[in-house]
Amino acid sequence: MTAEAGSGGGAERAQAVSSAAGGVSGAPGGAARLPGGPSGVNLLGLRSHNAALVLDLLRRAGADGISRLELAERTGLTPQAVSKITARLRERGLAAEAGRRASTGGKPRTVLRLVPEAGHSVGVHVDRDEVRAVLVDLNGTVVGERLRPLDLETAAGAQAVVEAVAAQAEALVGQVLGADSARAASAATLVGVGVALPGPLDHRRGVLHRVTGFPQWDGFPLRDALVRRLGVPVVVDKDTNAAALGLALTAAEDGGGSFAYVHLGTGLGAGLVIGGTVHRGARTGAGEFGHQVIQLDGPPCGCGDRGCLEALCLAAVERGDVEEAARVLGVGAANLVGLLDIDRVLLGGRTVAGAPGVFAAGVGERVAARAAREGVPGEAVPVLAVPGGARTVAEGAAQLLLAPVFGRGEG
Amino acid sequence: MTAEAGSGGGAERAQAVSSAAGGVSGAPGGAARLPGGPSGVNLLGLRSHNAALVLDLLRRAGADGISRLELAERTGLTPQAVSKITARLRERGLAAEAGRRASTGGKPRTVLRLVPEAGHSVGVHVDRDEVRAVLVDLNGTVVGERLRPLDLETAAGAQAVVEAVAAQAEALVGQVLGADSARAASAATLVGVGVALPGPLDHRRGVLHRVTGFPQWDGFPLRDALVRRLGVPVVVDKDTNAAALGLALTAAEDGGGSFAYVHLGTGLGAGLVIGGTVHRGARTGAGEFGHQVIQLDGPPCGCGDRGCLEALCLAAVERGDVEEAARVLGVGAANLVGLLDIDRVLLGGRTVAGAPGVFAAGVGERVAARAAREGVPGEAVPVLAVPGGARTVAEGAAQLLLAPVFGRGEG
DNA sequence: GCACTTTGGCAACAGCGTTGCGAAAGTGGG
DNA sequence: CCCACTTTCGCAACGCTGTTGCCAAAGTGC
Repeated sequence: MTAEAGSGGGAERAQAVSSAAGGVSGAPGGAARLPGGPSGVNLLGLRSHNAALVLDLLRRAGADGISRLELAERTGLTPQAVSKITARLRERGLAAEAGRRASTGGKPRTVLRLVPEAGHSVGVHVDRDEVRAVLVDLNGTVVGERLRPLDLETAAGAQAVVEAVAAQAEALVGQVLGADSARAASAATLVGVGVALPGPLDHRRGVLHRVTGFPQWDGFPLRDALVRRLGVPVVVDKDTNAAALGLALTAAEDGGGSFAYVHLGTGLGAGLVIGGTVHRGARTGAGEFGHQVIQLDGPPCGCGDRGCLEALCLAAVERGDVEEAARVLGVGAANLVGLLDIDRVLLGGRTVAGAPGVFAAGVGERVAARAAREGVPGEAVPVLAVPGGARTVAEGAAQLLLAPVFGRGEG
Repeated sequence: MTAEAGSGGGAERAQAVSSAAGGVSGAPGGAARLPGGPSGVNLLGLRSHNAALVLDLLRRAGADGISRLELAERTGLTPQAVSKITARLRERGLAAEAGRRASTGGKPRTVLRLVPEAGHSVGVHVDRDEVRAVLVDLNGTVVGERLRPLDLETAAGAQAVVEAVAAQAEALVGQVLGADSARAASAATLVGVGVALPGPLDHRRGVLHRVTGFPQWDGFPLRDALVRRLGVPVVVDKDTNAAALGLALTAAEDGGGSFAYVHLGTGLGAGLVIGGTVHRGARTGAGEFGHQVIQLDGPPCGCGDRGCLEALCLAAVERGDVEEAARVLGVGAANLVGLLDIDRVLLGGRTVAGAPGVFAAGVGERVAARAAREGVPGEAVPVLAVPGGARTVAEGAAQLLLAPVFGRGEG
């Protein structure tokens, strides 16, 4: 499928991927981004921006492809500029011509499409009882998968988990890309490895915080450990953020969409997508949806507060009262919609998957009621339960590396 | 964006202001921005972006000024690029040299500063009982003010209010800038007029929604009416958003800051600033903080729901129990901080101004408690009561027009 | 007074998207 | 069939961006 390390074309293509948007984990192309303020843009940055924009449109067009003139309309650039940009992308193997459209009286438009095999990314989902790794191409299509059990509670410390994640990633890269190490695959088309796991963490520095019940994880520099071990770029994020990113990059979403992904499983959390990128906040701790207090002086929660959404919701689920759980969740979702004025609410997680209709209806009712009270009733925010296969988080984790290629990084 | 066909330096300067960031209410410089996706950038857009960035740094430097090399460090651009950019800004009258710093062994740095008089903006605050208009310069300094009573309840319809606002704006421009009409002032240095008023509205289209108790306002196209009447760019926004924007542009805030401005007066609302720009959401309705439900099946609220933050908070104020009001507000603020992971919480409004210490302490306690539960205790989010003079909203309304000049528009 | 450091502009340059124009590749009427 | 017309799209020239190389200006310190 793809050239091994050492063969010229492959290496060039991999370079093309990682530099298309100015690199994955460093400073964006051209001018350095300093903390404390937005950065200036020079010609390299401008080229990266436009190239990433075109790549994103190509990705969203999917198998249908998209013509140069359509790209020009969507970007606001001139057709000639699009021709130059797409020529560069084709030269790097990221785009290719794929047939032509029907003529409308003149020369028919040539259809361009993304070359999915030009880049790959590994996504690893570290859950409480298993580690799932997927290898996806630039389209986000899963081309390889591995699953192994791992009990976080009995795992012998952080280093053992690092080793498990690294081994999974390397085995996956080896069996699918035919490279004998991640480092070698990196010379080919591997962009990097994304890791998603539950609980609070510092996405920017790649350091874990205190996962409930696992004090030994607090402060562990997971990203740096994996970078040393694997030799490829690594990004770490919360599972809810990864899932939200994965949903944000599906073809159904347009570039500027905003939504909340609410995950109800063993816990309750949310990933916020605003303007097409994941909102992580000042300390990358945003999305703590489970401990929103919605009942003053309510029942105590494990976190030490009272009346948390998570406590109320999980208690209702425990009692078997799914309707009440949905109603409670709906109050929280309505609060969120009112505060942020997002486009839609997506529900996921094991508990939701058990009764998707009930949750979608119950939450939707509360959200619609709020919309009717204070806005135009016709414009109610839709509430949908996402199919939520078991791979959702792992696929989103892989997108952590691909998103910057398409200009969706670090919104 | 109507610079009249006039001659002279004034007209040139006004043009310089409004084009520095690609215009106020139209497409940004260079390439058209289409709905449904981010836009491509060309050289005009690149120049606008960098010029706006430098202007923003000049503005934030205030009276101290800032040297070219410091601008280069902060933007990531080369010193030579900064020299070119500042030369253009000086040519347009927007920047000027202002002394030099002490030498550090070589040629001393030349200090640059913003020329405040190069641009002006009118901000109008339409409150329930009065209309306050201020004229500010590029620094945001108030250089003129007018106040007149206006009872919204007895005002003879929307058109009468339009006339009142327009008359206030024109009188203010006349008495301070010496122009006999806003149209003429537009040919000089007037960037436009910003209007802030309570209640839900569509910021993007400039149309009012149903203000509680004023059905005749629903659907009224206030912005277009004012544009026709005044002949200058007009922006309409909620009072809380205007106040938040004003706070976001004070020198204390750096460019990428994020905070929530919580306003407690006759009602309860919030303005969200994320990444230095006001977050307005998909339908520009974000910030509906007052009707966050924090008590399931709580006391009924005027909006039709139960247990709203506003109902609980105002009831406590009514009872004279300020401590309880602060506690309730703190629950809502803590929810907000957890969800969005913002840098700080700012409290304002008449009720807060009555007991700033109590509110800051009460809210701060709840926010700190949450931070201690789930994060690093030392990094608690600060909660501050802003001085909150009566002009806060009007000044912020004026910034609605100035923000785009400094690259803070339509985040 | 001289060596040195630092600032900042002039000139040449590479590279961006844009404009002008022509070749390529279709459709549709005679 | 041929020809006029439309539409797509690339080559070449262009204007403008930020960058690089270089040097004058303006200080400090021995």
